[in-house]
Amino acid sequence: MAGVSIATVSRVINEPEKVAEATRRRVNEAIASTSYTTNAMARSLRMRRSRTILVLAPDVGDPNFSNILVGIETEASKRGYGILIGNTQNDPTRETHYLKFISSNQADGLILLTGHLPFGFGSGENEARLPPAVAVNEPVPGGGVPFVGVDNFEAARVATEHLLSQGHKKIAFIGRSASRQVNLLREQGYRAALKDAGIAITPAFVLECEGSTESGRQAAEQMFVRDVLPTAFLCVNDATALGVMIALNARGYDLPRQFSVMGFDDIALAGFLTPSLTTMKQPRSKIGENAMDLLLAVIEGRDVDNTERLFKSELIIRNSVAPRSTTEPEHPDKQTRLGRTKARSD
Amino acid sequence: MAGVSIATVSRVINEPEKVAEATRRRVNEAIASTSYTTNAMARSLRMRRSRTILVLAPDVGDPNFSNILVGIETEASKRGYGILIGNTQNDPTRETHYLKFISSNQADGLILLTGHLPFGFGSGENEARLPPAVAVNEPVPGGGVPFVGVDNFEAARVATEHLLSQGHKKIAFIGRSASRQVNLLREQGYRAALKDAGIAITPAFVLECEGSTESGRQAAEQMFVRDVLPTAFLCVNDATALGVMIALNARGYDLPRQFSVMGFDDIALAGFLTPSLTTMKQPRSKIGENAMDLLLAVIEGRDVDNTERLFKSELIIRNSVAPRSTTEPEHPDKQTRLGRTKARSD
DNA sequence: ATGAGGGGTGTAAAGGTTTACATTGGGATG
DNA sequence: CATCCCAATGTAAACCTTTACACCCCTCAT
Repeated sequence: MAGVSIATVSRVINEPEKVAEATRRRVNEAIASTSYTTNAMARSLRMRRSRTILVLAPDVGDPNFSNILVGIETEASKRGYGILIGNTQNDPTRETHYLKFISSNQADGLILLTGHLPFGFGSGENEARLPPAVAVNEPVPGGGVPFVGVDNFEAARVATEHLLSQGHKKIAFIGRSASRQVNLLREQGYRAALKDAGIAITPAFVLECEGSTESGRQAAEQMFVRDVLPTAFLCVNDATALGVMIALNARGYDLPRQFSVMGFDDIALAGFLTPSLTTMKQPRSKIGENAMDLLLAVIEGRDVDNTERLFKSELIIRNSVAPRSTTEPEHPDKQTRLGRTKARSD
Repeated sequence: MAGVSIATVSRVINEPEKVAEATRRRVNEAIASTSYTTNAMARSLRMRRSRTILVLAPDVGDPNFSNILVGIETEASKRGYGILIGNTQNDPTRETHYLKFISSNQADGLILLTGHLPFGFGSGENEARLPPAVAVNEPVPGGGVPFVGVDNFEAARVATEHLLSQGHKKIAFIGRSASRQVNLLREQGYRAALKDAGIAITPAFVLECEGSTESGRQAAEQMFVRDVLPTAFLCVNDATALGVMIALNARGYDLPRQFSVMGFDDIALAGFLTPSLTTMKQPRSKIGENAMDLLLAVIEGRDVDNTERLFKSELIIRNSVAPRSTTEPEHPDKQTRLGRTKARSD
């Protein structure tokens, strides 16, 4: 020690104003010369908090997540917190594994991008031990967990209205799912918009699909075994829209002349597709930042007025939606179905 | 305590075989009934290691990184480690911020996807304090840091040979960069392949480009102010290839009939482009797992025989490369340049 | 019967902070 | 000049483990 007690050093670091100018300088010099750095473990042990937040996502690579993560990380970093990103792959083992981080005091809070409480919670006695948590992107059903995200109902309504405004009346919704909240809300928005426009829902136009590219492709294929075709596809997200476009391209249709396709989320790739994808943009960084802000408010015990923060999606008009052509696309002769990749090399 | 001392509890948890059957059972029951969980902070403090690894990436959202991260995370999890993902955005402030995690003992090791030592290291006196580290994807120039990744030189050579095998002789390389190791190695592989084939390098065919979609687009545009055009484009990565394809599409060319384009990395999107992209696939999960394995070997003091682990890239043949057409594409009349998005809606 | 050895368990120190409380000393106030 | 107060600093406990060491007692060998 350079002339002073250990307690004073601690004070210099944490509450410099409480220590006399002269000593403060001496201590700081000593710190610099020894390149001392405070041991975060010891501090956490004493303070009983780690200034670390655990973020649980089913897939860090999901293009819709990355910018949310950046937002989360930005805000955390600004407030002196670090984030721990856990990749659960929806695997219960992994989820419980990550929970140990929480219960062993290595994280002060939890941000859930998974759409559900980590496996092991929500079932009776343990429930009380859920740490401060915030759900992002997809609300968690259990209740009690604040949500930050986009107003999916409203966004889907806006999207549907855009298609209606282009003259489309036969609009399919690709992405029904009983389990996924996001899908559900977007479907409801779709239904509401159609209802307001006085258009009855055609049950055959609402297709099951969990949200991957492949599932979108399959859903679109399935559409063609039906008798009547829509003129526009509203997809639950951009990945699904891509799948639908792949299916339509493979069948040799000219987009957007024969079919309009609309996505959701505005992932980075959306602008680069052919045709570029009209979609609803999520303010991802903003969502991430707000989630972290809300979580920190909960952790620090500040009273949080609202239990959810909803943001508006922005309609991004590109080239995948065109006015309804006057001539209805005719139902294809099933013989002419082409291989997916072959179709485009001619 | 349920009838036993605190030391025994610790032993039950860490070395159960050292404690008598009967007591062990009693302790375990007590643990279960109190839902006790060991405090990782205290343990780390005592053990002087945290079983946490810091992963520094310039951008978590980069499609080439996500699966590497999954691999890293899988292996870490399997070995009882957690990972902390730091998103640096190449921002020195952020990098130093994350370094505090290391120097304050919150992480035992470092995985660098950034291609350089964190800001503040490598410059004199601090250097010695670099924790166990492994570089992934892109080697770090300082030396001394083991590298895990793909053999970029060899992969670029294979890619170039594929284009040569399709009859292409005028092959452009989009992605020269003085600062990026990856770009450099791939360029060298390209040059080596051409040399082996007895083809002289046309300097005008080697274009500067750091690796983003936009920079790829610009590089391709730049090509058209030259007098002589290549018949194939070898791009330093898939994002660049996408940019090149956008530029070529915008000019109204028919791919791959008039130009072949080849990418690198095989990002998820590659198969979905039009035409789908021929590229070199990286064994990403494998790379991630190996990086973590190597790092843990270093941390645990096992002797590591090799200072780098290189993996082979796999050639993925899709539709963006075609045999060289017998008729050379003619240099475009500059008047006919079309807007990027307009070009395709006709 | 005595001693040695060893398995099973307890004791206590150490790890690096933070912070309530005690202590010191000097300036202001009466 | 005596008091009091307050600012500045020191003391020590607490946070929760792990682990070297000590201890006990039982068994087995001599």
